[in-house]
Amino acid sequence: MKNLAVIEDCCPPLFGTTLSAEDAERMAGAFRVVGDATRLRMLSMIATHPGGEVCACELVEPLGLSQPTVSHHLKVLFEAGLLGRERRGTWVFYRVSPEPLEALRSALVTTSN
Amino acid sequence: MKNLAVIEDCCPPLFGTTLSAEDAERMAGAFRVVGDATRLRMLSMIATHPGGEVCACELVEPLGLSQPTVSHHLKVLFEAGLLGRERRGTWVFYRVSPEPLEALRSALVTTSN
DNA sequence: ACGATATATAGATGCCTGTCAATATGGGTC
DNA sequence: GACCCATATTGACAGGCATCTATATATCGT
Repeated sequence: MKNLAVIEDCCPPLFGTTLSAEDAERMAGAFRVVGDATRLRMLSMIATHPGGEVCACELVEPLGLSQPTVSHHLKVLFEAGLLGRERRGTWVFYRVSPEPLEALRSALVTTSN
Repeated sequence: MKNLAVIEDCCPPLFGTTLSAEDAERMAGAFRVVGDATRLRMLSMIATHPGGEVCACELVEPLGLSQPTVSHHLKVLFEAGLLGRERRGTWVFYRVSPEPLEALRSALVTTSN
């Protein structure tokens, strides 16, 4: 993805002051990461999985997509900071990092204070 | 935009249960609406404007885009429910609707309860 | 070292969407 | 009605991205 934002340091509140073009682009990039149904399903599947982590191989079949496509989306999520990654033997396990999601939430706060 | 979600009734919490493909697509559509820098700048400009509303004509020049492009984005935001619209004479005034943004925020809640 | 399995990368393809110029529509004034 | 202005729509085009197949890389057993 182009202009992939590392979400952690992306997101001043939308309504604090008028967003600069650069801030807007960074923030938009962050929302684009969660603007894909497959990636949302992945996040949901990983977060609700017992133990909070999932092997990449366990995602391919339930998603009904090819292994490279799944790998691609995992990479996007990982590089955005939304997923943590740990290799154990041949397998790679992913888990959700809550902080960047909270950063996204705070960017959408509408109350003016 | 394809699969434009009306944000209000789009967004079950990501981490409640595993998202269905349909819910995921609806939710992704909602996030795609705010996954564009121009639209984010528009929201920000409208929300921070004195009086909380802005005439469409006031957006064209500061955004540096053509009038049809601005009109297009206003339509996307309006149809998603993020903007309210009121015609006064020749002019159309837009203001931000906070509720759908709150709905988006709640979809990203990570705490499990 | 070799084979088997899991994961990642490369390259190609098709759809989606942001943008514009041109035009249409709507509302006000004379 | 005729004209003017703001806004919306249409049609075209280009770039981005999700997806696939094919291939490469990594790790573990034997």
